[in-house]
Amino acid sequence: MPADRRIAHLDMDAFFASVELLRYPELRGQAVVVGGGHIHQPRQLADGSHVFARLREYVGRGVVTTSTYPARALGVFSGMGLMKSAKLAPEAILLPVNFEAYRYYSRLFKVAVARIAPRIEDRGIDEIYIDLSDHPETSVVLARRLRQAVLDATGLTCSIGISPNKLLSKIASDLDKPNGMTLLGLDDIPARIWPLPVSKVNGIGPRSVEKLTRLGVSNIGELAAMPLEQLLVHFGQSTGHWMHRVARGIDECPVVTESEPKSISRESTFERDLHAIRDKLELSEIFTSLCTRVALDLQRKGYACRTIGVKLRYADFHVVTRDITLPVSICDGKKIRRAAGLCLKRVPLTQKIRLLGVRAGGLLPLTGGNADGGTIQAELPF
DNA sequence: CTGTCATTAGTCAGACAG
DNA sequence: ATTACTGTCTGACTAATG
Repeated sequence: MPADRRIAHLDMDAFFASVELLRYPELRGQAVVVGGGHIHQPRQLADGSHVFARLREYVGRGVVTTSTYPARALGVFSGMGLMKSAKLAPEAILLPVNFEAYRYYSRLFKVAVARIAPRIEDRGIDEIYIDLSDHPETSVVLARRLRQAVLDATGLTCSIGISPNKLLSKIASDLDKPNGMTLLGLDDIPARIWPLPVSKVNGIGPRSVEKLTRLGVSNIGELAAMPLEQLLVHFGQSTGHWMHRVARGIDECPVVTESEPKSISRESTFERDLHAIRDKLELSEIFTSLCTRVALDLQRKGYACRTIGVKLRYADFHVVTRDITLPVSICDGKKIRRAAGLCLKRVPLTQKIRLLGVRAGGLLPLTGGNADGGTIQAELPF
């Protein structure tokens, strides 16, 4: 590994919503929200035009998965309940999530990047890190080439940050969005990084922000000014040392180009809260179906598991999990159902339930089997 | 024989991210 | 009638082992 690393972070702009705009170009410029549970596809009329659902018509428990920039301007962001967002933007268009299509465009943009720079770390469906250390071209040239390649392959824009490490590149890609690029060096840290809120650091979420705020820390510069001892007292050895380093822009984490999954899970929120006894049959069917789906996922990806766990979310949003590690690995639905049933016996059932989940951990690759890893060919999304 | 220490595995909750 | 789903990581605690 070279001493002077050059790492890019590439992030697709409003990815799910932008893919939907490829399919429905007439919605460009409008407030559009992607999300919800069981939403109907837009109805197509004889003249080829579409009838779209409006946010105000929505009834249910779904959340916003992504929104277009005009919708964000109205205060509608990812993770917000759809019932709540309907109050802010009743006339916004509501589209169902179409994961097939997103996976298709995800493959397209990653392949396009890989032809230019093959050392890629997958960070989910819409973003990647790229190790550019061994490339002779300047960062500006590389960033332009990458963005053009992604646009040519998908018709979609992305934003790129390039810096000596993943931490800074992730922050950088967000600084000029959408369709932007930001190059940062270590000497830019005081001027460009320290004024930013601590929440811009990947790994500092709402809870840590709240805790830091109470300690009088709101931006990254203030975090850098905190004595190490203070951070260790309030956040523990591991997190304390980590915060001390990230505030200085220090991050040696490598770009990881391959990794094995650690767990496979399925969960589902019910349309209404279910009672453990009164809705026993309904719950039992959902439970079995979750176990079956986990078993299918395991087979499809070529793994067996030794740990099975269940997850419940009660009506008051309180979550409990129980798991069990078996002496031997399993992979079929019947055995998963049996093990998950044992876990379920250990959870309190005094309250109504809104979510049930089943998880398989302790994964072991089934060598020699059809560890295909899923479909390689890109099927058409629409 | 008893107490202590280190290490590991297992379990559970919670934070975080995309 | 506000709050999805999938996955990773870490801290705290317990039990087992030597």
